[in-house]
Amino acid sequence: MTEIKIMPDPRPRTRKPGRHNRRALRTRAKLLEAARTLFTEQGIEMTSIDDITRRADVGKGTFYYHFTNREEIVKDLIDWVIEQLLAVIDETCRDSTDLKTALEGVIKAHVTFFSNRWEDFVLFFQGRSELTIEQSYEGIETPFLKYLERVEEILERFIYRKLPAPVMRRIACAVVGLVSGYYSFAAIESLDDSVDLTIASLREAMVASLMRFIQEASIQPGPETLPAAAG
Amino acid sequence: MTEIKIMPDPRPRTRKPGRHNRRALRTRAKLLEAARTLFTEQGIEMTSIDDITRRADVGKGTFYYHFTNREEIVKDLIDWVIEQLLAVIDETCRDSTDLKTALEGVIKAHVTFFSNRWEDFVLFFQGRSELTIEQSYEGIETPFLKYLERVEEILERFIYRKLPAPVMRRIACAVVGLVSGYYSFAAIESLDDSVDLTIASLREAMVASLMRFIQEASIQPGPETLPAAAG
DNA sequence: ATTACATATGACCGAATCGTCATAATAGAC
DNA sequence: GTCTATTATGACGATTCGGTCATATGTAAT
Repeated sequence: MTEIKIMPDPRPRTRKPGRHNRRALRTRAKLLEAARTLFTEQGIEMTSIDDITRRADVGKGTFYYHFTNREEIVKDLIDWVIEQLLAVIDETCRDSTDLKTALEGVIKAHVTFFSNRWEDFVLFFQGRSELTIEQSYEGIETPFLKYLERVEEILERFIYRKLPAPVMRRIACAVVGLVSGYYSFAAIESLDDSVDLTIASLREAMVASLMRFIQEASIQPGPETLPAAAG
Repeated sequence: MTEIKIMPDPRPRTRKPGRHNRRALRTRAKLLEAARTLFTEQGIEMTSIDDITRRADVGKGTFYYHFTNREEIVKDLIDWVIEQLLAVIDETCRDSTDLKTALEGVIKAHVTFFSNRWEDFVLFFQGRSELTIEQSYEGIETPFLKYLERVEEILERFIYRKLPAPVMRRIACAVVGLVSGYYSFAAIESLDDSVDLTIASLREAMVASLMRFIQEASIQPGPETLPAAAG
C-alpha cells in the first residue's frame, strides 16, 4: 500500500485557490484516496458512491459537493495516475543519449512506477480496459492519448529520419502495450517481487526488438500507411 | 460483427444431453450472444440481467433458468473465448518445427483470432482486467492460467534445455502480453485495419529477441530464480 | 458577537436491479 | 388426443443505487 502525498487538483471554486489549508482539500483527498483503494479492491464499476463515502467517512452529500458524479472522480484519478507516470518517464529519460537508452528509460520508468504502486497500475489497467468498450466515459481516452504522445515525443528525439505519425503511434503502442501487457499477465501469479527482476532481463529483448522494428520502419515507411488502407 | 456457430456447453441438466435439438440450447445461445455483444458495447459490469434478456428477447426468468447469476454467464463466455483462442493457437502451431516457427505461430494465431473477433478481444481483455481486482469472480483466473500453460507447453517442445517453471511462465507472459497489450492500445485509435500489418513486422523483431532471450535463459538459468528471492 | 461564506450532512425520492416463484406454454412419449 | 417433464414467463418484493436539498456546522473576517 502506497501513501499518496499529492492528489489531483480540484476545479477552482473560489478566488482563493489553495491560499489556506482549506479543509475542503483534505476532504477531497479523503474521497480520492477512498475511491482509489476501493477501485483496486472491487473494481471501478462495482464501487458505489455509498461505498466511497462510507470508506472516506464523510456524508454522501459531501461527495456531490466535490464531484458531480462517479465519472468525474474516475477521470480525475486516471488523469492523475497518468500524470504521475509521465513525470517518472520524463525523469528517467532526461539523460537519454540515444534511441536505445530512451527505450530502456521508458520501460524502466514503467517498472519503477508500477512496482511501487499496485493500486495505480490497477487503475491504469482498468482505465485502459474501459477504452475497449464502446460506451465508456466520455473523454477518458484523452489522458491515454497524451501519454502515447509523450512517449512518441521522447523516442522521436532520437529518430532522425522523421516517421509518419501513424507509424510513430504504433511504435508507442508497442512499447507501452508490451510493458503493461507483460505486467498484467505476470500479476496473475504472485510473482510480484520477481517481476522486476525478470523484466530487467526481458527488457533487453524488448529493447532489441523495438529498435529493430523502428529501424525497419524508418527505412521503409511502408505502402500500407497510405490513406487507401483506411476504412 | 462475427457470427458465432458454437456456444459454450450448458451444465448437463438431463440424461439426454444434446440428443435432440432442444430449444433450450437455442435459447441459451440467444442469451450468450446477447451478453457477448452487450459486454462489448457497455462493459461487463454495466450490463444488467434485464439488458441481456431484453436483447435476447426472452423473459427474465429464462435467464435464471439457464444461469445462476451474471457471474456464471461471464465465466462461461470467457472460458469459451479462451477455448476458441487455444484451438486457433494449436492449429497454427501444429506444424511448427522449431522455436522460431512456434513463436511466430503463437503470435500469428493471436492476430488471426482477434482481428476477426473484436467482441471476443474485448471480452478477453475485460476478463484480464478483472484479474487485477482483488474481489473478482472466483476462479476467473483458471482459463487464463490454462491459456498460459498451453503457450508454455508449445514453446517447451522446442526448448531442449528445460527451463525453470517461473522463467517459462514469464516468457509466456511476455509473448501474450505483447500481443494483447499492443492490440489494446492500438485500438484507442481506429487503426483496426492496419493493426495486422503493423504487428506483422513487429512480430519478426519480437520473435528474434525472444529467441535470444530464451537461448540465453536456457544457458544460464539465473541465480535470481532461487527460492530465496520469493517473499 | 455577529456576519457572511464555505463546507458538510443524511434523510429522502424515484429509478434500477437482483433474484424468486407460481403459473403458462411447449414438446415428446404414449 | 392425454400425460409428463422440460422450458419459458413476467409480476413481484426486497434491496441498492444515484442524485437532490433543506439544513447544520465550521471558519475567517469584521
